[in-house]
Amino acid sequence: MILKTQPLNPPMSVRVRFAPSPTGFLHIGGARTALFNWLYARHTGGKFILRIEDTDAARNSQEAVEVILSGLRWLGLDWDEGPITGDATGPGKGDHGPYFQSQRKANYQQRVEALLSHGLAYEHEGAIKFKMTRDPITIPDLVVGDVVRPLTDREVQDPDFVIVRSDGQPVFHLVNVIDDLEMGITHVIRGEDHLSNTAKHIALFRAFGVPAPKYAHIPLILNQDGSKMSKRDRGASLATYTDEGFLPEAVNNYLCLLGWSPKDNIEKLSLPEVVKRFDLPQILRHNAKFDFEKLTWLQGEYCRDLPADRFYELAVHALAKAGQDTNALPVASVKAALDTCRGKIKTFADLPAYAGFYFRDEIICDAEAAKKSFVSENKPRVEKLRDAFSKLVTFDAASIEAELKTTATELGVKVGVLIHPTRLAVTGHPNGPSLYHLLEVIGKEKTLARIEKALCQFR
RNA sequence: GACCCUAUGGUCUAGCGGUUAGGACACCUCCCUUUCACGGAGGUAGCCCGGGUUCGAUUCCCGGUAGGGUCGCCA
Repeated sequence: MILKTQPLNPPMSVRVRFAPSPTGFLHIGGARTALFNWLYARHTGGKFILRIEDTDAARNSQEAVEVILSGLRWLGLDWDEGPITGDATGPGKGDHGPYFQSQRKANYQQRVEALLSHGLAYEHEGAIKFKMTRDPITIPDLVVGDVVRPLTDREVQDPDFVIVRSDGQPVFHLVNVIDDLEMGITHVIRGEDHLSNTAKHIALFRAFGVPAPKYAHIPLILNQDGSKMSKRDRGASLATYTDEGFLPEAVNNYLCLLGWSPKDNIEKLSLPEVVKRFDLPQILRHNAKFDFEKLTWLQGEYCRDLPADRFYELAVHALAKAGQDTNALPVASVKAALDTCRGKIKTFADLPAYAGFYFRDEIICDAEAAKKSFVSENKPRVEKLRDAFSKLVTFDAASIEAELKTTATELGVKVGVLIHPTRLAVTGHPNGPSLYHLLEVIGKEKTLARIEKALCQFR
């Protein structure tokens, strides 16, 4: 019989961090890095820590930090330790703070003194350089495997690197390592662009006499053409998605599918579902190109599933943002109008164009469609439909449908012959919500007025 | 220039020596239908190249090529 044995030491509890530099925007790749860190923390029951790398005082601001905080909050990636506001001197949560590098100067100074006094660093023309090993360093990586990183030809010329600038400012490699060390970070999950630099970090950890954390370098997100996504590229900023009416669940879901796979042919899965399945070793090693089309598809999926109240809320917000006032109409009418759009639009940014005809009286008909629908032979047909509608006592979808079909039969034409010009007259567009239902919402009076007005445009 | 990582349809991916190479997005066709969207049924399209190893390579090894990354007193 095999005895079940307890491990000698309980597994140490996972502490991961997302350490962005406040540049004024949250890169979509950064968002995914944050997401993967968060997923790993939640999967393992560990802690997710947010640390702000604001060492470059010149280009950092409280606003820039807020962009990151609000971006993470929008995605629903809550952190267990870190800042509460963008104020570097403000309150934070967690007992490993401060969580702004700008507030950790003393820590760095102390560590540099230690390095200096042990002869592991030295002053050089006012700056302080770290004595880097000349030997290749093996980076054990949970995603990539063991990576042996020898010095490059340029590094061989001068292997030591600056850790404190001549103006007294410590540089990234130093502070990053010190913070990870002092914050007890167990796993560093970050973009693959840091892989080569990791040798420096490991050397620093050795100098401080502590084991380095485990590393997991995740592949990068590239543009469609394979180039690196930089600030200017479409979709590079998380703001693109918040501004264009995307749902955080869609963005999260899509981001999960870049470099990670649930492996059983499902594409759509919730974050809690991913938390259950997520792990580091199964992360892919190759970069992924960002596919806006697939994100949009997922967005459509989530949008269709939205509960009514959330749909109304987001819809009204999107309309207001586009300058369309929904307050002029009774709440019930607004809801009725929006109900005809549910399941039809993919992003809320589409809504103002799709449903705008409900909220303004000026209808400008699509010229292309008018050429097809507003033709002379249709004029008497639409006139007959107008007359039939005007006699309707109950102007609801069922009655409208019945009346339109009756009229079509009397005219000996297919319903589409009446539907297309009517839709165009009332909405201005060749497509949109169900005609019968949208007419009910618009109401008899406005419907007739719009048809009347369109009749003048027939030729 | 040196070093590191990577390589399955246009895109995201499953696959871990023997498969008709599976799924999703996109695209095309048809069906449903008041348009669009949804849904349903089909379809086009893939293992970067060359050597090995093996009875047998998409899968393992080496080389090449291509893409990405790093070598800063940026982060």
